[in-house]
Amino acid sequence: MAVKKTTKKAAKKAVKKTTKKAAKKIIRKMAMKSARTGSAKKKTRSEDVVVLQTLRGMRDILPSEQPYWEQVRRVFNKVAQEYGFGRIDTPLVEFENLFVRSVGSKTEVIEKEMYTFVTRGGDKVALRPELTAGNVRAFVQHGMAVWPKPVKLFSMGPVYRYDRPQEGRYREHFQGNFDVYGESDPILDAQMIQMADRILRALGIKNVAFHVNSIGTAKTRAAYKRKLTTFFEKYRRKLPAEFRPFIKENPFRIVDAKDPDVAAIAAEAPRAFDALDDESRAHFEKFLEYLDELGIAYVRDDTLVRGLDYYTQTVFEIYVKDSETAKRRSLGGGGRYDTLIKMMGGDDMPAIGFGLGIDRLVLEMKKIGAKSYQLPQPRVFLAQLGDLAKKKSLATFAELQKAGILTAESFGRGNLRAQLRKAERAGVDVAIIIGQKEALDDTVILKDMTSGSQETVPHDKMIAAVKKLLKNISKVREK
RNA sequence: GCGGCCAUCGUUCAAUGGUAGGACAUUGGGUUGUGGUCCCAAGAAUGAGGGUUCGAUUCCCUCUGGUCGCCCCA
Repeated sequence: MAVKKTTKKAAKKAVKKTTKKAAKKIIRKMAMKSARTGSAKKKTRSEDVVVLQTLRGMRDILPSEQPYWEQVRRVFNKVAQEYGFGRIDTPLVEFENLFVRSVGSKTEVIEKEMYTFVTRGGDKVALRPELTAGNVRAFVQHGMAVWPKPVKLFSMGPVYRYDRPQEGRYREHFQGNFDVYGESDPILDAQMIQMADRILRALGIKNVAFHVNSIGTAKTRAAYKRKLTTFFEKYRRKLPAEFRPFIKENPFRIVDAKDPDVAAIAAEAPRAFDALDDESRAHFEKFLEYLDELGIAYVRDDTLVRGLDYYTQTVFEIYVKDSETAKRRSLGGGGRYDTLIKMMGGDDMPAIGFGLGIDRLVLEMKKIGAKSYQLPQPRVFLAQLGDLAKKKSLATFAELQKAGILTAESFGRGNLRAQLRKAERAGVDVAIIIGQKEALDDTVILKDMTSGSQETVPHDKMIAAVKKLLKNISKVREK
Protein backbone atom coordinates (compact mmCIF):
# COMPACT_ATOMS: atom_id res chain seq x y z
CA MET A 1 0.00 0.00 0.00
CA ALA A 2 2.61 2.41 1.13
CA VAL A 3 4.90 1.40 -1.65
CA LYS A 4 2.22 1.91 -4.21
CA LYS A 5 1.49 5.32 -2.86
CA THR A 6 5.08 6.38 -2.85
CA THR A 7 5.80 5.30 -6.37
CA LYS A 8 2.70 6.97 -7.63
CA LYS A 9 3.54 10.10 -5.77
CA ALA A 10 7.13 10.05 -6.88
CA ALA A 11 6.11 9.63 -10.48
CA LYS A 12 3.70 12.49 -10.23
CA LYS A 13 6.32 14.60 -8.55
CA ALA A 14 8.94 13.80 -11.13
CA VAL A 15 6.78 15.00 -13.96
CA LYS A 16 5.82 18.18 -12.22
CA LYS A 17 9.34 18.79 -11.00
CA THR A 18 11.00 18.64 -14.37
CA THR A 19 8.63 21.04 -15.96
CA LYS A 20 8.69 23.42 -13.05
CA LYS A 21 12.43 23.18 -12.72
CA ALA A 22 12.96 23.87 -16.38
CA ALA A 23 10.67 26.84 -16.21
CA LYS A 24 12.41 28.15 -13.16
CA LYS A 25 15.77 27.76 -14.76
CA ILE A 26 14.68 29.82 -17.70
CA ILE A 27 13.32 32.50 -15.45
CA ARG A 28 16.57 32.58 -13.54
CA LYS A 29 18.57 32.85 -16.73
CA MET A 30 16.46 35.72 -17.91
CA ALA A 31 16.83 37.45 -14.61
CA MET A 32 20.58 37.03 -14.75
CA LYS A 33 20.71 38.33 -18.26
CA SER A 34 18.73 41.40 -17.44
CA ALA A 35 20.84 41.99 -14.40
CA ARG A 36 23.96 41.79 -16.50
CA THR A 37 22.75 43.98 -19.31
CA GLY A 38 20.73 46.35 -17.20
CA SER A 39 22.30 49.17 -15.28
CA ALA A 40 20.83 47.90 -12.03
CA LYS A 41 23.45 47.24 -9.43
CA LYS A 42 24.06 43.64 -8.49
CA LYS A 43 21.96 42.91 -5.50
CA THR A 44 23.89 41.85 -2.47
CA ARG A 45 22.73 40.42 0.82
CA SER A 46 23.85 43.39 2.80
CA GLU A 47 21.54 45.71 0.92
CA ASP A 48 18.41 43.76 1.75
CA VAL A 49 18.63 43.27 5.47
CA VAL A 50 21.09 43.43 8.26
CA VAL A 51 22.67 40.02 8.15
CA LEU A 52 23.71 39.03 11.64
CA GLN A 53 26.52 36.83 10.52
CA THR A 54 30.23 37.17 10.04
CA LEU A 55 31.44 37.27 6.48
CA ARG A 56 32.57 34.01 5.03
CA GLY A 57 35.93 32.94 6.35
CA MET A 58 35.86 35.55 9.10
CA ARG A 59 35.15 34.87 12.71
CA ASP A 60 34.83 36.27 16.18
CA ILE A 61 37.34 35.28 18.78
CA LEU A 62 35.27 35.00 21.92
CA PRO A 63 36.40 35.45 25.51
CA SER A 64 36.71 31.72 26.05
CA GLU A 65 39.37 31.46 23.37
CA GLN A 66 41.25 34.58 24.37
CA PRO A 67 43.53 32.96 26.94
CA TYR A 68 45.21 31.04 24.11
CA TRP A 69 45.64 34.20 22.08
CA GLU A 70 46.98 36.02 25.07
CA GLN A 71 49.47 33.22 25.63
CA VAL A 72 50.66 33.45 22.02
CA ARG A 73 50.97 37.22 22.22
CA ARG A 74 53.01 36.95 25.40
CA VAL A 75 55.36 34.39 23.93
CA PHE A 76 55.82 36.41 20.75
CA ASN A 77 56.54 39.56 22.70
CA LYS A 78 58.95 37.77 24.97
CA VAL A 79 60.91 36.15 22.17
CA ALA A 80 60.93 39.41 20.21
CA GLN A 81 62.43 41.09 23.22
CA GLU A 82 64.99 38.34 23.80
CA TYR A 83 66.25 38.57 20.25
CA GLY A 84 66.26 42.36 20.11
CA PHE A 85 63.32 42.98 17.81
CA GLY A 86 61.45 46.25 17.79
CA ARG A 87 57.75 46.20 17.22
CA ILE A 88 56.35 47.78 14.09
CA ASP A 89 52.72 48.19 13.11
CA THR A 90 51.90 49.04 9.55
CA PRO A 91 48.51 49.71 7.96
CA LEU A 92 46.16 46.95 6.92
CA VAL A 93 45.64 48.76 3.65
CA GLU A 94 48.40 49.59 1.19
CA PHE A 95 48.64 50.35 -2.49
CA GLU A 96 47.79 47.22 -4.40
CA ASN A 97 50.99 47.64 -6.35
CA LEU A 98 53.13 47.15 -3.28
CA PHE A 99 51.94 43.58 -2.97
CA VAL A 100 51.87 42.85 -6.66
CA ARG A 101 55.46 43.97 -7.07
CA SER A 102 56.85 42.32 -3.94
CA VAL A 103 54.91 39.09 -3.71
CA GLY A 104 54.87 38.58 -7.48
CA SER A 105 52.07 39.03 -9.98
CA LYS A 106 51.96 35.40 -11.02
CA THR A 107 51.56 33.96 -7.55
CA GLU A 108 48.39 32.39 -6.26
CA VAL A 109 48.16 34.94 -3.49
CA ILE A 110 48.13 37.89 -5.85
CA GLU A 111 46.24 36.37 -8.74
CA LYS A 112 43.33 34.92 -6.86
CA GLU A 113 43.34 35.79 -3.21
CA MET A 114 43.77 39.50 -2.74
CA TYR A 115 41.09 41.80 -1.39
CA THR A 116 41.37 44.81 -3.67
CA PHE A 117 39.27 47.90 -4.06
CA VAL A 118 39.37 51.45 -5.30
CA THR A 119 39.10 54.19 -2.69
CA ARG A 120 36.87 57.23 -3.03
CA GLY A 121 39.94 59.14 -4.05
CA GLY A 122 40.59 56.66 -6.85
CA ASP A 123 43.58 54.80 -5.38
CA LYS A 124 43.84 51.12 -6.15
CA VAL A 125 44.47 49.54 -2.79
CA ALA A 126 44.46 46.11 -1.18
CA LEU A 127 44.12 44.56 2.24
CA ARG A 128 47.52 43.12 3.04
CA PRO A 129 47.82 39.42 2.24
CA GLU A 130 51.04 39.17 4.25
CA LEU A 131 53.18 41.34 6.48
CA THR A 132 56.60 41.52 4.87
CA ALA A 133 55.64 43.86 2.03
CA GLY A 134 54.40 46.54 4.40
CA ASN A 135 57.50 46.19 6.56
CA VAL A 136 59.75 46.58 3.54
CA ARG A 137 57.80 49.65 2.47
CA ALA A 138 58.22 51.11 5.95
CA PHE A 139 61.91 50.24 5.91
CA VAL A 140 62.46 52.22 2.74
CA GLN A 141 60.06 55.03 3.58
CA HIS A 142 61.68 55.78 6.93
CA GLY A 143 65.24 55.41 5.74
CA MET A 144 65.99 52.51 8.02
CA ALA A 145 68.89 51.65 5.77
CA VAL A 146 70.95 54.11 7.82
CA TRP A 147 69.89 52.63 11.15
CA PRO A 148 72.49 50.51 12.95
CA LYS A 149 72.46 47.04 11.44
CA PRO A 150 70.89 44.68 11.75
CA VAL A 151 67.46 46.27 11.84
CA LYS A 152 65.10 43.81 13.49
CA LEU A 153 61.38 44.30 13.17
CA PHE A 154 58.59 42.34 14.78
CA SER A 155 55.00 42.73 13.65
CA MET A 156 51.75 41.03 14.47
CA GLY A 157 48.31 41.53 13.06
CA PRO A 158 45.63 40.45 10.64
CA VAL A 159 46.20 39.57 7.01
CA TYR A 160 43.58 38.86 4.37
CA ARG A 161 43.33 36.24 1.69
CA TYR A 162 40.23 35.51 -0.29
CA ASP A 163 40.42 31.74 -0.50
CA ARG A 164 38.03 29.01 0.43
CA PRO A 165 37.84 28.55 4.16
CA GLN A 166 38.24 25.34 6.10
CA GLU A 167 39.43 24.51 9.56
CA GLY A 168 42.55 26.54 10.27
CA ARG A 169 42.13 28.52 7.10
CA TYR A 170 40.41 31.85 7.26
CA ARG A 171 40.06 34.88 5.05
CA GLU A 172 41.17 36.98 7.93
CA HIS A 173 43.91 35.45 9.96
CA PHE A 174 46.63 36.69 12.24
CA GLN A 175 50.33 36.41 11.76
CA GLY A 176 53.36 37.13 13.83
CA ASN A 177 56.28 38.16 11.70
CA PHE A 178 59.98 38.69 12.28
CA ASP A 179 62.21 40.46 9.77
CA VAL A 180 65.93 41.21 9.93
CA TYR A 181 67.57 43.66 7.56
CA GLY A 182 71.23 44.17 6.75
CA GLU A 183 72.79 40.79 7.52
CA SER A 184 73.61 38.25 4.87
CA ASP A 185 75.42 35.79 7.09
CA PRO A 186 73.82 32.31 7.13
CA ILE A 187 73.92 32.31 10.90
CA LEU A 188 70.92 34.62 10.72
CA ASP A 189 69.08 31.96 8.76
CA ALA A 190 69.69 29.49 11.53
CA GLN A 191 68.73 32.04 14.12
CA MET A 192 65.31 32.42 12.50
CA ILE A 193 64.77 28.68 12.88
CA GLN A 194 65.97 28.88 16.44
CA MET A 195 63.46 31.61 17.21
CA ALA A 196 60.60 29.71 15.61
CA ASP A 197 61.63 26.63 17.56
CA ARG A 198 61.76 28.64 20.76
CA ILE A 199 58.28 30.03 20.19
CA LEU A 200 56.75 26.66 19.39
CA ARG A 201 58.38 25.04 22.39
CA ALA A 202 57.19 27.82 24.67
CA LEU A 203 53.67 27.21 23.44
CA GLY A 204 54.00 23.49 24.03
CA ILE A 205 53.57 22.55 20.38
CA LYS A 206 55.28 19.30 19.46
CA ASN A 207 55.62 17.13 16.35
CA VAL A 208 57.09 20.03 14.49
CA ALA A 209 59.14 19.56 11.33
CA PHE A 210 61.34 22.23 9.81
CA HIS A 211 61.57 21.83 6.07
CA VAL A 212 64.49 23.71 4.55
CA ASN A 213 65.72 24.38 1.07
CA SER A 214 67.75 26.83 -0.96
CA ILE A 215 66.47 28.34 -4.14
CA GLY A 216 69.64 30.28 -4.85
CA THR A 217 70.27 33.90 -5.73
CA ALA A 218 67.99 35.85 -8.00
CA LYS A 219 70.45 35.21 -10.80
CA THR A 220 70.73 31.46 -10.36
CA ARG A 221 67.04 31.28 -9.70
CA ALA A 222 66.35 32.92 -13.05
CA ALA A 223 68.70 30.45 -14.70
CA TYR A 224 67.03 27.59 -12.90
CA LYS A 225 63.65 28.87 -13.91
CA ARG A 226 64.72 28.84 -17.58
CA LYS A 227 65.99 25.30 -17.16
CA LEU A 228 62.69 24.22 -15.67
CA THR A 229 60.72 25.93 -18.40
CA THR A 230 62.78 24.16 -21.05
CA PHE A 231 62.32 20.88 -19.24
CA PHE A 232 58.56 21.15 -18.76
CA GLU A 233 58.04 22.36 -22.33
CA LYS A 234 58.97 18.85 -23.41
CA TYR A 235 56.12 17.47 -21.33
CA ARG A 236 53.61 20.18 -22.14
CA ARG A 237 51.12 17.76 -23.63
CA LYS A 238 51.39 15.34 -20.76
CA LEU A 239 50.71 17.96 -18.13
CA PRO A 240 47.14 18.63 -17.02
CA ALA A 241 45.76 21.78 -18.60
CA GLU A 242 45.79 23.82 -15.42
CA PHE A 243 49.54 23.40 -15.09
CA ARG A 244 50.44 24.48 -18.61
CA PRO A 245 50.37 28.23 -18.03
CA PHE A 246 52.89 27.71 -15.23
CA ILE A 247 55.53 26.37 -17.59
CA LYS A 248 56.57 29.83 -18.66
CA GLU A 249 55.18 31.93 -15.86
CA ASN A 250 56.06 30.02 -12.73
CA PRO A 251 57.48 26.55 -13.31
CA PHE A 252 58.31 26.26 -9.60
CA ARG A 253 54.67 25.59 -9.01
CA ILE A 254 54.90 22.47 -11.11
CA VAL A 255 57.88 21.22 -9.12
CA ASP A 256 55.96 20.97 -5.87
CA ALA A 257 52.69 19.76 -7.37
CA LYS A 258 51.10 16.90 -5.48
CA ASP A 259 49.24 15.47 -8.45
CA PRO A 260 50.92 12.06 -8.84
CA ASP A 261 51.23 12.28 -12.63
CA VAL A 262 52.75 15.72 -12.43
CA ALA A 263 54.96 14.70 -9.54
CA ALA A 264 56.26 11.82 -11.64
CA ILE A 265 57.31 14.23 -14.36
CA ALA A 266 58.64 16.73 -11.84
CA ALA A 267 60.79 14.03 -10.28
CA GLU A 268 62.88 14.04 -13.44
CA ALA A 269 63.17 17.81 -13.51
CA PRO A 270 66.49 19.53 -12.83
CA ARG A 271 67.20 19.75 -9.11
CA ALA A 272 67.22 23.13 -7.43
CA PHE A 273 70.34 22.24 -5.51
CA ASP A 274 72.26 21.34 -8.67
CA ALA A 275 71.36 24.69 -10.16
CA LEU A 276 72.85 26.63 -7.27
CA ASP A 277 76.04 28.59 -7.78
CA ASP A 278 78.99 27.97 -5.48
CA GLU A 279 78.16 30.89 -3.25
CA SER A 280 74.57 29.84 -2.69
CA ARG A 281 75.60 26.29 -2.07
CA ALA A 282 78.16 27.41 0.48
CA HIS A 283 75.56 29.60 2.16
CA PHE A 284 73.09 26.75 2.39
CA GLU A 285 75.66 24.30 3.71
CA LYS A 286 76.79 26.76 6.33
CA PHE A 287 73.16 27.26 7.33
CA LEU A 288 72.72 23.52 7.76
CA GLU A 289 75.89 23.34 9.83
CA TYR A 290 74.53 25.91 12.20
CA LEU A 291 71.30 23.96 12.49
CA ASP A 292 73.26 20.81 13.27
CA GLU A 293 75.16 22.74 15.88
CA LEU A 294 71.89 23.91 17.41
CA GLY A 295 70.61 20.36 17.47
CA ILE A 296 67.45 21.30 15.65
CA ALA A 297 66.16 18.55 13.42
CA TYR A 298 65.30 19.57 9.90
CA VAL A 299 64.20 18.01 6.65
CA ARG A 300 65.92 18.95 3.43
CA ASP A 301 63.05 19.43 1.05
CA ASP A 302 63.96 19.86 -2.60
CA THR A 303 60.41 20.65 -3.59
CA LEU A 304 60.03 23.53 -1.18
CA VAL A 305 59.93 26.76 -3.13
CA ARG A 306 57.41 28.93 -1.24
CA GLY A 307 54.54 30.68 -2.86
CA LEU A 308 55.95 34.18 -2.78
CA ASP A 309 58.32 35.40 -5.45
CA TYR A 310 60.60 37.53 -3.34
CA TYR A 311 62.51 34.71 -1.71
CA THR A 312 66.16 34.03 -2.47
CA GLN A 313 68.60 31.48 -1.05
CA THR A 314 67.25 29.97 2.14
CA VAL A 315 63.57 29.11 2.37
CA PHE A 316 61.88 27.10 5.07
CA GLU A 317 58.46 26.01 6.14
CA ILE A 318 57.31 24.79 9.52
CA TYR A 319 54.88 21.91 9.62
CA VAL A 320 53.09 20.24 12.45
CA LYS A 321 51.87 16.70 12.16
CA ASP A 322 48.41 15.91 13.47
CA SER A 323 48.79 12.98 15.84
CA GLU A 324 45.43 11.52 14.83
CA THR A 325 45.11 12.07 11.11
CA ALA A 326 48.85 12.15 10.33
CA LYS A 327 48.01 15.15 8.20
CA ARG A 328 50.52 17.93 8.18
CA ARG A 329 49.61 21.54 8.45
CA SER A 330 51.83 24.52 7.86
CA LEU A 331 52.29 26.73 10.88
CA GLY A 332 54.46 29.22 9.11
CA GLY A 333 57.56 29.73 7.07
CA GLY A 334 60.00 32.20 5.75
CA GLY A 335 63.32 32.74 4.13
CA ARG A 336 65.76 35.24 2.71
CA TYR A 337 64.72 38.06 0.47
CA ASP A 338 68.06 39.64 -0.28
CA THR A 339 66.98 41.46 -3.42
CA LEU A 340 63.49 42.61 -2.49
CA ILE A 341 64.42 45.94 -0.97
CA LYS A 342 66.47 46.99 -3.95
CA MET A 343 63.75 45.73 -6.23
CA MET A 344 61.26 47.92 -4.43
CA GLY A 345 63.43 50.94 -4.95
CA GLY A 346 65.49 50.90 -1.78
CA ASP A 347 69.15 50.23 -1.08
CA ASP A 348 70.84 46.95 -1.80
CA MET A 349 70.07 45.33 1.50
CA PRO A 350 69.96 41.68 2.45
CA ALA A 351 67.03 40.57 4.58
CA ILE A 352 65.49 37.49 6.11
CA GLY A 353 62.30 36.81 7.93
CA PHE A 354 59.61 34.39 8.88
CA GLY A 355 56.01 34.40 9.91
CA LEU A 356 53.79 32.17 12.00
CA GLY A 357 50.04 31.78 11.70
CA ILE A 358 48.54 32.56 15.07
CA ASP A 359 45.16 30.99 14.31
CA ARG A 360 46.92 27.74 13.58
CA LEU A 361 49.09 27.97 16.65
CA VAL A 362 45.97 28.40 18.75
CA LEU A 363 44.24 25.56 16.94
CA GLU A 364 47.21 23.33 17.65
CA MET A 365 47.40 24.37 21.29
CA LYS A 366 43.74 23.52 21.75
CA LYS A 367 44.12 20.19 19.99
CA ILE A 368 46.95 19.02 22.17
CA GLY A 369 45.42 20.51 25.28
CA ALA A 370 48.34 22.86 25.81
CA LYS A 371 47.96 25.13 28.76
CA SER A 372 46.85 28.61 28.03
CA TYR A 373 47.47 31.77 29.94
CA GLN A 374 44.97 32.00 32.76
CA LEU A 375 43.67 35.37 33.77
CA PRO A 376 43.82 35.98 37.51
CA GLN A 377 40.54 34.96 39.11
CA PRO A 378 38.88 37.02 41.82
CA ARG A 379 38.84 35.43 45.27
CA VAL A 380 36.49 37.96 46.79
CA PHE A 381 32.87 38.78 46.10
CA LEU A 382 31.20 41.97 47.22
CA ALA A 383 27.48 41.67 47.98
CA GLN A 384 25.16 44.48 48.98
CA LEU A 385 21.67 44.68 50.34
CA GLY A 386 19.45 47.72 50.65
CA ASP A 387 19.65 51.22 49.27
CA LEU A 388 22.27 52.61 51.59
CA ALA A 389 24.53 49.60 51.20
CA LYS A 390 24.15 49.75 47.47
CA LYS A 391 25.30 53.33 47.49
CA LYS A 392 28.39 52.45 49.48
CA SER A 393 29.21 49.43 47.36
CA LEU A 394 30.82 51.27 44.45
CA ALA A 395 33.27 53.08 46.70
CA THR A 396 33.96 49.88 48.65
CA PHE A 397 34.67 48.06 45.41
CA ALA A 398 37.15 50.78 44.44
CA GLU A 399 38.84 50.47 47.83
CA LEU A 400 39.35 46.76 47.31
CA GLN A 401 40.75 47.32 43.83
CA LYS A 402 43.14 49.93 45.14
CA ALA A 403 44.38 47.43 47.70
CA GLY A 404 45.04 44.96 44.89
CA ILE A 405 42.21 42.64 45.86
CA LEU A 406 40.54 41.40 42.72
CA THR A 407 36.83 41.41 43.46
CA ALA A 408 33.73 40.12 41.71
CA GLU A 409 30.29 41.59 42.18
CA SER A 410 26.75 41.56 40.92
CA PHE A 411 25.48 44.99 41.90
CA GLY A 412 22.49 44.81 39.61
CA ARG A 413 20.92 42.18 41.78
CA GLY A 414 19.00 43.04 44.87
CA ASN A 415 18.61 39.77 46.63
CA LEU A 416 21.35 38.33 48.73
CA ARG A 417 20.58 34.76 47.89
CA ALA A 418 21.14 35.40 44.21
CA GLN A 419 24.35 37.28 44.91
CA LEU A 420 25.81 34.53 47.06
CA ARG A 421 24.79 31.97 44.50
CA LYS A 422 26.75 34.00 41.99
CA ALA A 423 29.68 34.22 44.39
CA GLU A 424 29.65 30.47 44.76
CA ARG A 425 29.72 30.00 41.03
CA ALA A 426 32.53 32.47 40.66
CA GLY A 427 34.49 30.23 42.99
CA VAL A 428 35.53 32.94 45.41
CA ASP A 429 36.90 32.23 48.87
CA VAL A 430 35.52 35.27 50.65
CA ALA A 431 32.27 37.17 50.43
CA ILE A 432 31.99 40.67 51.78
CA ILE A 433 28.41 41.52 52.67
CA ILE A 434 27.16 45.00 53.33
CA GLY A 435 23.54 45.21 54.43
CA GLN A 436 21.41 48.04 55.73
CA LYS A 437 22.62 47.52 59.29
CA GLU A 438 26.29 47.34 58.32
CA ALA A 439 25.97 50.40 56.16
CA LEU A 440 24.60 52.34 59.14
CA ASP A 441 27.21 50.97 61.58
CA ASP A 442 29.98 51.42 59.03
CA THR A 443 30.95 47.75 59.26
CA VAL A 444 31.08 44.84 56.83
CA ILE A 445 30.46 41.12 57.14
CA LEU A 446 33.30 38.86 56.04
CA LYS A 447 32.16 35.41 55.14
CA ASP A 448 34.56 32.54 54.64
CA MET A 449 32.96 30.70 51.74
CA THR A 450 34.97 27.56 52.34
CA SER A 451 33.76 27.08 55.90
CA GLY A 452 30.64 29.22 55.99
CA SER A 453 31.69 31.08 59.11
CA GLN A 454 31.48 34.84 59.19
CA GLU A 455 32.41 37.85 61.28
CA THR A 456 31.59 41.53 61.37
CA VAL A 457 34.50 43.94 61.15
CA PRO A 458 34.71 47.73 61.09
CA HIS A 459 34.85 49.10 57.56
CA ASP A 460 38.27 50.66 58.06
CA LYS A 461 39.71 47.26 59.05
CA MET A 462 38.17 45.54 56.05
CA ILE A 463 41.20 45.43 53.78
CA ALA A 464 43.51 44.01 56.42
CA ALA A 465 40.90 41.51 57.55
CA VAL A 466 40.22 40.31 54.00
CA LYS A 467 43.90 39.86 53.32
CA LYS A 468 44.36 37.90 56.51
CA LEU A 469 41.37 35.69 55.81
CA LEU A 470 42.54 34.96 52.26
CA LYS A 471 45.95 34.04 53.59
CA ASN A 472 44.47 31.66 56.14
CA ILE A 473 42.26 29.99 53.55
CA SER A 474 45.25 29.50 51.25
CA LYS A 475 47.20 28.00 54.13
CA VAL A 476 44.42 25.56 54.99
CA ARG A 477 44.09 24.61 51.34
CA GLU A 478 47.78 23.77 51.06
CA LYS A 479 47.51 21.22 53.84
C1' G B 1 38.92 28.10 -7.96
C1' C B 2 36.98 22.43 -8.21
C1' G B 3 34.44 18.14 -5.81
C1' G B 4 31.99 15.56 -1.38
C1' C B 5 29.33 15.88 3.38
C1' C B 6 26.48 18.76 6.84
C1' A B 7 22.90 22.73 9.06
C1' U B 8 17.18 21.82 15.18
C1' C B 9 17.02 26.64 21.62
C1' G B 10 23.30 30.04 23.78
C1' U B 11 25.70 24.76 23.85
C1' U B 12 24.67 19.67 23.10
C1' C B 13 21.58 15.66 21.80
C1' A B 14 16.44 13.87 20.31
C1' A B 15 11.96 13.53 17.06
C1' U B 16 8.37 13.80 13.18
C1' G B 17 4.88 14.74 6.18
C1' G B 18 0.15 16.81 11.17
C1' U B 19 1.07 21.75 17.99
C1' A B 20 9.46 20.31 17.69
C1' G B 21 11.36 17.31 23.25
C1' G B 22 15.38 16.61 26.89
C1' A B 23 20.05 17.89 29.21
C1' C B 24 23.53 21.78 30.35
C1' A B 25 23.53 27.03 30.49
C1' U B 26 20.43 31.61 31.43
C1' U B 27 16.60 34.36 34.32
C1' G B 28 13.00 34.35 38.34
C1' G B 29 11.16 31.92 42.66
C1' G B 30 11.26 28.19 47.02
C1' U B 31 8.36 34.55 52.73
C1' U B 32 12.07 39.82 56.47
C1' G B 33 19.50 39.47 55.28
C1' U B 34 23.11 34.14 53.52
C1' G B 35 25.93 30.14 48.69
C1' G B 36 26.98 24.93 47.19
C1' U B 37 22.85 19.88 46.79
C1' C B 38 17.64 20.06 45.91
C1' C B 39 12.61 21.64 44.13
C1' C B 40 9.34 24.83 40.98
C1' A B 41 8.72 28.11 36.91
C1' A B 42 9.97 31.06 32.62
C1' G B 43 12.31 32.55 28.18
C1' A B 44 14.92 30.35 24.12
C1' A B 45 15.65 26.68 17.96
C1' U B 46 14.23 23.84 12.73
C1' G B 47 20.13 29.23 8.63
C1' A B 48 17.42 32.24 4.26
C1' G B 49 14.24 32.09 0.02
C1' G B 50 11.38 29.32 -3.34
C1' G B 51 8.82 24.65 -4.86
C1' U B 52 5.85 19.86 -4.07
C1' U B 53 1.68 19.00 -0.51
C1' C B 54 -4.67 19.99 2.47
C1' G B 55 -0.33 20.50 5.62
C1' A B 56 7.11 20.75 5.20
C1' U B 57 11.52 21.17 10.35
C1' U B 58 11.19 16.46 7.45
C1' C B 59 10.96 15.67 0.27
C1' C B 60 13.11 18.88 -4.01
C1' C B 61 15.79 23.42 -5.79
C1' U B 62 18.65 27.91 -5.05
C1' C B 63 21.34 30.80 -1.76
C1' U B 64 24.14 31.36 2.84
C1' G B 65 27.37 29.28 6.26
C1' G B 66 30.35 25.33 8.20
C1' U B 67 33.31 21.13 7.32
C1' C B 68 36.38 17.45 4.49
C1' G B 69 39.48 16.43 0.12
C1' C B 70 42.11 19.03 -3.90
C1' C B 71 44.54 23.71 -4.92
C1' C B 72 47.19 27.02 -2.10
C1' C B 73 49.11 28.36 2.13
C1' A B 74 49.40 30.67 7.71
